[in-house]
Amino acid sequence: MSTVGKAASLLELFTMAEPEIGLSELARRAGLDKATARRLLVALAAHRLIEQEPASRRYRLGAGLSRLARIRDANFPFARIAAPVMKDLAAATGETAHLSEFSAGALLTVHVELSAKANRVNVNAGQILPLHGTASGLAFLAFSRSAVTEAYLDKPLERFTTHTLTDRANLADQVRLAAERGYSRSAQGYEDGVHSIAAPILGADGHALGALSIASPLSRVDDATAAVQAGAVMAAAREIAARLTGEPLPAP
Amino acid sequence: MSTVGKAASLLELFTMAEPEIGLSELARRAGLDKATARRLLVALAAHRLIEQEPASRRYRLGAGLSRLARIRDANFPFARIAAPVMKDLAAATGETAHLSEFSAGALLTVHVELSAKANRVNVNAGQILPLHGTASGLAFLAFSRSAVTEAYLDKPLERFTTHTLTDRANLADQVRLAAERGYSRSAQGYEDGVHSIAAPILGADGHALGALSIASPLSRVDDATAAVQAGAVMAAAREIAARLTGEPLPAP
DNA sequence: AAATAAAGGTTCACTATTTGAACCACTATT
DNA sequence: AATAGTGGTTCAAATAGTGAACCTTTATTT
Repeated sequence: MSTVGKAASLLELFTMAEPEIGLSELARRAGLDKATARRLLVALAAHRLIEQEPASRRYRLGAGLSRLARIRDANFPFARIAAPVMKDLAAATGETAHLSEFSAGALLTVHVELSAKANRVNVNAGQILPLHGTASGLAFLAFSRSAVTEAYLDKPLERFTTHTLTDRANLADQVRLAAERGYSRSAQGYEDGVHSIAAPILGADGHALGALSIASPLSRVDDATAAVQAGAVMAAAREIAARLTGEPLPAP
Repeated sequence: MSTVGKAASLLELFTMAEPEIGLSELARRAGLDKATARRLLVALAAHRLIEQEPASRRYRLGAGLSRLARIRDANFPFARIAAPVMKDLAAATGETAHLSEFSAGALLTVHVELSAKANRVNVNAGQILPLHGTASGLAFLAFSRSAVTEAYLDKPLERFTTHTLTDRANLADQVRLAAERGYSRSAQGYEDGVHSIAAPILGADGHALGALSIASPLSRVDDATAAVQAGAVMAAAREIAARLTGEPLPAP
């Protein structure tokens, strides 16, 4: 492994549960010699990626990481990180993929990858989606903090089509089902002739930040294609979440 | 320079203004060969510290940084980072140093380093300080967002001693003076017999997160010692801010 | 449409950086 | 006072890093 890789591995040893670690322990866990580990730590410390508690001499993650993360987070929002994954999803399913972010009580569409087919569902970036009546909304509600979900369920629910879920009990059932399955399904709840399957995008705390959805003309979807779409949309949503929150890569 | 140092230097080339950079440009600015720069970038990317935009092939900071910064920020609050600097400050001035953080409209004392002298000012961690009437509060107001400062000035101001500033115009003058000087001074505004000099702790956006203060028995302070304390408290406050926000170290 | 200049990326002989066993100095148990 | 654990240092040996020269692609200029 490269020296840089070893140094990065040292950083990855720190966790929420164990945010300070001594030299010997670090070397042992990283599988490095103590001298090597120390040299790497000193190099990292010179750039504030690591700092050492003066009293205990233990090491911890440095303030430089906060600074760099600020730069990243300010410049690479949701939509930009998700776009390449969504392009693949739209290509693989042949249908329109759209991503939405929770904001002020509703979902805001932040990115769309249109299907290549002539007969397709069109969604515009910037469009506001209600939490009931869209698959995206159901997926989001199913993985929100329960306080948020319940507050929403208690409000009156507007009807958009003859299929819109406006009954609290029915909606709660659908939310429960989505929470169980990991994805939601909705047909014509917001617009006639449109079928959608959606999965939540989960933040670092396990709650939904938004949702990813595949929208198809109703005529093109049966239960078998819906199952395929559900698998694809969940995998893509997990991938986007991983790219956002930076879960460490599985060992090679 | 060590390989790890070179890799860290690459990370430091990314800024708010320029969050994506191409390979040649990175190599040029870091003073590295293109082949070397790329090898380092690939190693960093393997740990999500860097990622590459598939379309433009330009590089940017990776999601792993967000994750590591979350771990750090969750575990090392203000008080812990500031403690060593405050210990030095208390030792150098011979007076009690206390640190406060803005929270819910007032300053909350989060750490105290007591003077070694028998005759000293005692402050307790957890103590709530009003924004008017303490040097810490003045320093904080002087470097808050103007909306916050003005909202506070418009509220009625409680009197604690005969010296408390309760007049809006007087208080506004003191705040303006503190903003000019970079530090604030207050005698007996909150407790009789206590003199304080404070400086703001500035966050990454340039606004105050809290304040650092030196409190002395009034009898021990004249203008000359106050000037010395002002210099020391401003330097310490800057040092704490740097340790919190991770400004890059000056080149060696 | 051909020519130029810049980009990203790759190769491989050379060499400088990294490595780790053995070493202190110190502290807490036994 | 003996033992076993820290954190930290040294230097000959070995490995990992380097960079000039190369290729391919893309954008700009003539």
